[in-house]
Amino acid sequence: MEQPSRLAGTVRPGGRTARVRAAVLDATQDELVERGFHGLTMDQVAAKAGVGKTTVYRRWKSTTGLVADLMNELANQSSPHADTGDVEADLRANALAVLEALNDGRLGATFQAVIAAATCDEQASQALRAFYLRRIEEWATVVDLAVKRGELPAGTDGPEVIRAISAPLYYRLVVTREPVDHAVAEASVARTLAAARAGAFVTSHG
Amino acid sequence: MEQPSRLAGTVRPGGRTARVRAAVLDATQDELVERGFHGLTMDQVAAKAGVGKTTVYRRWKSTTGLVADLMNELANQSSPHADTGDVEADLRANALAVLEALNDGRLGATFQAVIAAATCDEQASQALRAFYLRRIEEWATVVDLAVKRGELPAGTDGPEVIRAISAPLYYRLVVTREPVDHAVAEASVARTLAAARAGAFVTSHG
DNA sequence: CCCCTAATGGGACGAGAGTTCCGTTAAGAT
DNA sequence: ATCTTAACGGAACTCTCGTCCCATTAGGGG
Repeated sequence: MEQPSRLAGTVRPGGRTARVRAAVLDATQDELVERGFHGLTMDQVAAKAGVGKTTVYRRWKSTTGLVADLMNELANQSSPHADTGDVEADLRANALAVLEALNDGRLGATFQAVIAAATCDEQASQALRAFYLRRIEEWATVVDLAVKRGELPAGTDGPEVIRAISAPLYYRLVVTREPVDHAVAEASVARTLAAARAGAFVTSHG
Repeated sequence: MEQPSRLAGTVRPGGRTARVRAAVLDATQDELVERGFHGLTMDQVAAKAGVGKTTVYRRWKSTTGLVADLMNELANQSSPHADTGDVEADLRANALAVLEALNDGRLGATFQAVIAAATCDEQASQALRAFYLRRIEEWATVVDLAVKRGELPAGTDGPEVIRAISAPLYYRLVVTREPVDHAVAEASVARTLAAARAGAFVTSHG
């Protein structure tokens, strides 16, 4: 009579349920690579995953639910920050990691799909924000260490520096739709570092 | 027997055809504000525009065609660059113009829709690229003038400076989904300018 | 002013997405 | 090992989207 208070798939997270989830999310990524978010359908995902489409609708509700869950899955795979003892090398490592992710067929397609889904779905939007805030926080550490070593001015805003590294890459990928290559990544590192050394990332207020 | 070599609506661009196009693009923007690109349907657009749905399908083919045409329409509305005689003021004017556009209900929704459409449609992708390359080129002039006045190092890459101003705003809007406010715009100007003055935007090769 | 035809619009049609019902399977507790 | 029931899967159904056909309307040249 009463609806279960928890979502389907959370009470018995054992073997079959986990296998189904893995198969569905995997099929979702395949479909995103082939057709993009706009061409993603619950039917096709179910077929490719070898799963009943009833199950997909029951557990994920909609295509935006699929990509949001996919993003949450990726968020759990941590990417630890570099620590070479040199800010420039650390920031370059970050830029190259982002570059590689964006140019990877599967990951790049997934990011673009979630970005597209987030423009009109709150669940996907939250998944996206959570993913990046976590990554930014993790990598901001390299800036704090650089400040401690005296490489950057005291009060330099770590998360903002990390955002500044990524921003030009994503801007080209998703807004101006220009190629995102090694040179773009290097330039971003050089410019961000120049600004940081000049104190442009120091939080002004007390 | 033979298909007309031009698209429908291009042979008689007179009164009715123009009225239909205006009504359809207007309805498209309304729908984008309300439902986002993912919720955009040809049917709804036709209904809201007070136009037969056959007409919408014939002239625009698909929802991505609608947003691509909308973007091309916006591209024709030029936004001339500022010229205050001071780079910082000029770049700030640019940042504030972008900020205002992104936070405007209709324009902001339209940009996000075209960005979403471009992730899986070549036509929308090209419309987006054309729009921004034109704007970037237009505003790059303020950097060239600044170089002539001696405010920035010779060889500073104008288009890259303009991209650097916008990138953090779009990055927050569309990737990390954080608020885009006045402070973000100001910070972007300050950081870009610091890097530019340090020569980080000088094209290195001969 | 009249004619030609580009362009529009209504309605019927087929395909595919999304929903519901109910029988079947297997996780996990005893 | 057995039992309970969470979770899955097949199949029928509905509804909306996208396409097609043909009658009607209105540019724009003569």
